[in-house]
Amino acid sequence: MAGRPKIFSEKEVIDKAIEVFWRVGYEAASAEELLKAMGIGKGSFYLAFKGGKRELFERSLVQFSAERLANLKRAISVSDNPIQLIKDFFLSIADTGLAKHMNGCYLGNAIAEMANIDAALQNIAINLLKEMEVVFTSVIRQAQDDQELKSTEKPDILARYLINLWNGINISRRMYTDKFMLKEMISFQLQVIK
Amino acid sequence: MAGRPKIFSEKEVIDKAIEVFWRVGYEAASAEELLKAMGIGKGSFYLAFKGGKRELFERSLVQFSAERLANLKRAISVSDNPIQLIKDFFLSIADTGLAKHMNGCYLGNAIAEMANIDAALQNIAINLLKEMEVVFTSVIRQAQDDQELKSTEKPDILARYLINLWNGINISRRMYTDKFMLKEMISFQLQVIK
DNA sequence: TCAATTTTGTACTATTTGGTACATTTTATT
DNA sequence: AATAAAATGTACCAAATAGTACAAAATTGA
Repeated sequence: MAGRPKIFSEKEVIDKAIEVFWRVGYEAASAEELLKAMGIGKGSFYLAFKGGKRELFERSLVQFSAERLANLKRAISVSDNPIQLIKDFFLSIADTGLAKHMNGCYLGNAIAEMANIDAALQNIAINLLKEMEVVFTSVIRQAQDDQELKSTEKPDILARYLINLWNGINISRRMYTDKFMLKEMISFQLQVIK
Repeated sequence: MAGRPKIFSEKEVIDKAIEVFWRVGYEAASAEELLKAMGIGKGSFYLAFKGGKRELFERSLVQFSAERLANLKRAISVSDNPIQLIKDFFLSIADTGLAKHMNGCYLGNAIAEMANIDAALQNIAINLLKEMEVVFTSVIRQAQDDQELKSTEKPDILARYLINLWNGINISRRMYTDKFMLKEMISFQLQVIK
């Protein structure tokens, strides 16, 4: 043990890499751009990420979704109206800026880009997004149990509806950047969850 | 005039190129793979497509959507129930094979991949997909005029709902490849168009 | 038939790619 | 202070990249 200490935190440099991958995608992200954004040299990088760019991307998918999912679960756990929280979560997409619109969903982008390129990586992204579906399912089931939801539709159907809405919005928001139009579209879709 | 004749049809080689771009995306499609699929050499290619890979992709977007859109319009024009035709159009997605699921939407993929990479190319894809929205809008408006639609929601809202459904499904179908589940999801979403 | 025109195939090139090798630096332990 | 361990920075590399140059081939029209 002992030895020269790392000058960087792996978590932090992965966050920097996420910014690049999210913006341009996996293939278009060059090692040069990634290293520059991460602020470390090749020696350090290939020591910490033996699998190179692919390992970096894989770990970025996991770290990204773990963080977001934890935030969502925390917000739900302290909310007195989790259904409304989820609705607001969707509606708030309309209020973000153009850059965010263009980035879309980190996992959805990976699911699209990795299809027919790297099935293992695609599967990781798929399973991470399905974790969001699980959260939706349980919130919906709970709300139905508490008779706070009119819809008697099965929770898993409604949850997949929300996932499909999520996937759609993250493409559509790149077509329709008008805030008002986006909000109108999202709230129209959310009428199903009533 | 005169001169040695082309041994290929530009339309046909673009169709071959579409197969490659659709499967792996723009960045991941190498010139080598494209030329092999198109069945022509570099000399012929760079003479016919002076803009190289980028021009090929741009023309492929236009050719692809022109063809699909013409098919859709023709089917609508000869249908005695255009709304049902559109519903079936969506539902039939569930019946396609795994490879088709993985490919997603040619335009949607371009909208996602070209964001922050090539705004001009992305815009072309966006405007082509909006042509589909225009078709949906007019079919819905006509159906409302004919009182064949219960919903009194504005046609453009409903059309954008369908575009968002389309965008969503083309990501979701890569997550949920089960035919039954997909059909269930799509028909649930189509209840809005009633 | 021959000249003009256009396409084709191949050889080549300059650049960029992700990745490796390794000497140097920096630390903890003894 | 010496040594072992680990991280770093740089120089390097082989492969793949998109694209170009150009001579040869195939056609039409004079």
